[in-house]
Amino acid sequence: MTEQSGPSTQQIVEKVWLSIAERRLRPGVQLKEEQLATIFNVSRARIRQALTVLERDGLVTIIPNRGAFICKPSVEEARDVFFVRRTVERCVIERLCVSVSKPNLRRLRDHVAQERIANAQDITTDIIKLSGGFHLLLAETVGSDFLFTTMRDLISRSSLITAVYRNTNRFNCGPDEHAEIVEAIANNDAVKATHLMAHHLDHVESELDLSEIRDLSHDLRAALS
Amino acid sequence: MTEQSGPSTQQIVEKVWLSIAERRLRPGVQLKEEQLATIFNVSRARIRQALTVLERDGLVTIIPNRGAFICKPSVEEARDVFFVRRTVERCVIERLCVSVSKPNLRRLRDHVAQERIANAQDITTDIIKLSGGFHLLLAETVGSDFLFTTMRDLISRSSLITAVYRNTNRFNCGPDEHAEIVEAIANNDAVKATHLMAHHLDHVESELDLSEIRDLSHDLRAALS
DNA sequence: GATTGCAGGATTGTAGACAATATGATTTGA
DNA sequence: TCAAATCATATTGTCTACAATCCTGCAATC
Repeated sequence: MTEQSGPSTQQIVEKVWLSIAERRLRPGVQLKEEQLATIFNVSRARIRQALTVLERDGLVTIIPNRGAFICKPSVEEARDVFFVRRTVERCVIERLCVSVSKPNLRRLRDHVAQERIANAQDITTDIIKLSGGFHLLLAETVGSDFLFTTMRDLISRSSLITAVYRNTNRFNCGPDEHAEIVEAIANNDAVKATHLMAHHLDHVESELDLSEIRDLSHDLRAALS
Repeated sequence: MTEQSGPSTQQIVEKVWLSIAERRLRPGVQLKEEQLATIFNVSRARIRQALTVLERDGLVTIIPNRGAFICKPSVEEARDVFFVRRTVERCVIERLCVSVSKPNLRRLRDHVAQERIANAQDITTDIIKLSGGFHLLLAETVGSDFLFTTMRDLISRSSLITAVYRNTNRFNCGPDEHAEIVEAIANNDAVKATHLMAHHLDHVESELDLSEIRDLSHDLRAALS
């Protein structure tokens, strides 16, 4: 009788986010509210909350009276996101190199270590989460709420862009380049750190195939399982 | 019988936003859903939508099972917002100086002209809207969606900060400094334009009184009328 | 006298039902 | 045969009622 109240809004968001990043949900697919409500075993109200969050993160577009669709970022939008990332991440690095506490340095190194483990064991889900999580952790370490939320928005959009335009099967936002950046920060070497980050972003962007989007699958239930 | 369906979500958001900017709603005040629903003559559902938007804009904090409260930005948060604004607005200016179209230049000059009118007639509501709107228009003119939304978030937070910490009664984000910036952009003088913007932001921030927050009034209905 | 426990009231969170709107197929006319 | 209008279906938008949670005031007890 006492039905489990189902996943929270945040859990739904993460599930959809991951499904998009893993390419199980393709751009252009409509996320119908009742369908999602059935899949997640929650009411439509909670689904609508999750969809508004996903819209804010730039992963879906909500068209009034039409519904929510997974975004198809254009090539221009993709380049724009990376352009802004260069500016913002540079700002983050510069502030970190001025002063980074020992505990924060430890957190960064621990994170890179986790990335190495996920890569070694080839667990795609963890690789995706941790890869974006590194950049997010950098922003969090700065201590600026605004930079953190901005980076969060950038990362979620980058994940979608990578899912759409990535050419290879490997995720090249690997732990090695991250590790170098952390060590440059540890040495308070702002020049080196910013160069490494710029190179890292160039590298990630260069892996993208900026041709047209392929078509989409419709098996919602399987993609979200 | 056919009750007018009341203001839209966006209209509610703008009304609350303006009430905060005009200091008729003080930080810490709880925005009770039913109360707002009565005032705006809409259902609680729409109020909840508006509150989530206001939370995203950084104007209210929603505590689960507790309610929505107008944010009290700390001095650190205030300085942080202005720090990020320096970076982002500089980025905006640099991109604009590289290439700004004639129609966009015209829009900027028109906007400044409107600011002059509002200032001459001393219409506080318009002054507040247009003052932030100038910076928003700059970002929009760049053509980057992400920069635009980022600037939007920064401006709304700045409005709250200004409302809380502003010392004088005049709004010093006046049209004169804006006009100078536009002309520097028109001349593609990136160095001058970025300097003017930096000075402008210094000016705005210097007008803030970073002492403690005074206490708050509770007259919701009067504040929102 | 201070603290803890316990109702009573108020507020938010959720679900389900109904209304409004858009889509797509079908039919009708030129 | 094609175009335009119409109706049926499906989906979203909104409202109302109910459930869960939290704060407030009071009283009892140590």
